[in-house]
Amino acid sequence: MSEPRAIAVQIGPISPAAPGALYQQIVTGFKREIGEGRLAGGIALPSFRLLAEQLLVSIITVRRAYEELEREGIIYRRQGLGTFVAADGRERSRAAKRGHAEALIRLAVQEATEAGLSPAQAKAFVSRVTTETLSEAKACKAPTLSKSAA
Amino acid sequence: MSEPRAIAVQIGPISPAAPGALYQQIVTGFKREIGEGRLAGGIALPSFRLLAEQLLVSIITVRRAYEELEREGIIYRRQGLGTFVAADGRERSRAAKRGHAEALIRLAVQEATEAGLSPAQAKAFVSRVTTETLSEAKACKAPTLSKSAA
DNA sequence: CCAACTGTATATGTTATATATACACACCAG
DNA sequence: CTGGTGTGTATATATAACATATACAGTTGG
Repeated sequence: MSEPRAIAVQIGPISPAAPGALYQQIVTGFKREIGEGRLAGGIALPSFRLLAEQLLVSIITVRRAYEELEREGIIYRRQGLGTFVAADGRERSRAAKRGHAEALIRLAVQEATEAGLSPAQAKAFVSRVTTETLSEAKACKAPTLSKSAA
Repeated sequence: MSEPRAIAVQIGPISPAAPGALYQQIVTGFKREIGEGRLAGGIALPSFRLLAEQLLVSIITVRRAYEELEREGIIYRRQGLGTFVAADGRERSRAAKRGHAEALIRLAVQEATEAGLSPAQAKAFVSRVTTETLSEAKACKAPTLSKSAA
């Protein structure tokens, strides 16, 4: 008997037009799924071929993404067996997201300062955009109450 | 008589190791200098060859950067004459910085949310990092009181 | 053992970046 | 007006990251 195997469609959408490399989009998607607990430790990720087929990318691109996730300790690979979420994958994924978020904020503050905003103005600007983004995100999840296919 | 010509050394440091393409680093540097008013409208930017020599990059890389800045309406080029800061270069530069900052914040908030933070926690996290960054930036400018060469 | 899955490795094409070199335009000294 | 020296401009070339196809190697279960 083996671990349950995750479905892949939740990772998308992956697109060459989207910002960032294809493999990076896959990495980001899995960090989200693992970080939010939808892929628990021990769960097997989709195989290279399956995910490649579903996302319309090559096997090597999937491999590249999995390599990156393994380098960060979020998943591990076993030849002939498959690829699995690490026991502490969720924590590591969340830590990576937090670190990334912090770096982005620091950049944003620097940009705001260089845009001519005073420290107080910069703080207000960041606060306003943050609140806006949070309320928009909430709005996107609320209307999902209509009946959908099982 | 011609417009004064700006010096280049303030743009750096430019490095292949730094994040982003070389030409992009140059773009960012000029947006900062123009946005903060140190390069006013009408001022001539350094020539391709001079800047290339000072930054240890090729002429084409400088050209690439200037093309990008012209596309955003921050500077304009005149063959045989030189490259100049646009009349509204400062405003456009600041607007670009603000837009960039806003995009970064939205990304950061999304990452923070996917890291498992609640909206309230995300807001607190953003606020804390913002304050930290601002105080660090202030600390870097204060100690510049020692005597320096004229 | 063999078939059918897994992940792995090598060679190749495409694109973005960075470069060197040669060219065209504008000003100014003579 | 003519040439020199400074501008920006254009073409062809090297390098690195990204993405791909194809062939290889390990694991499992009939």
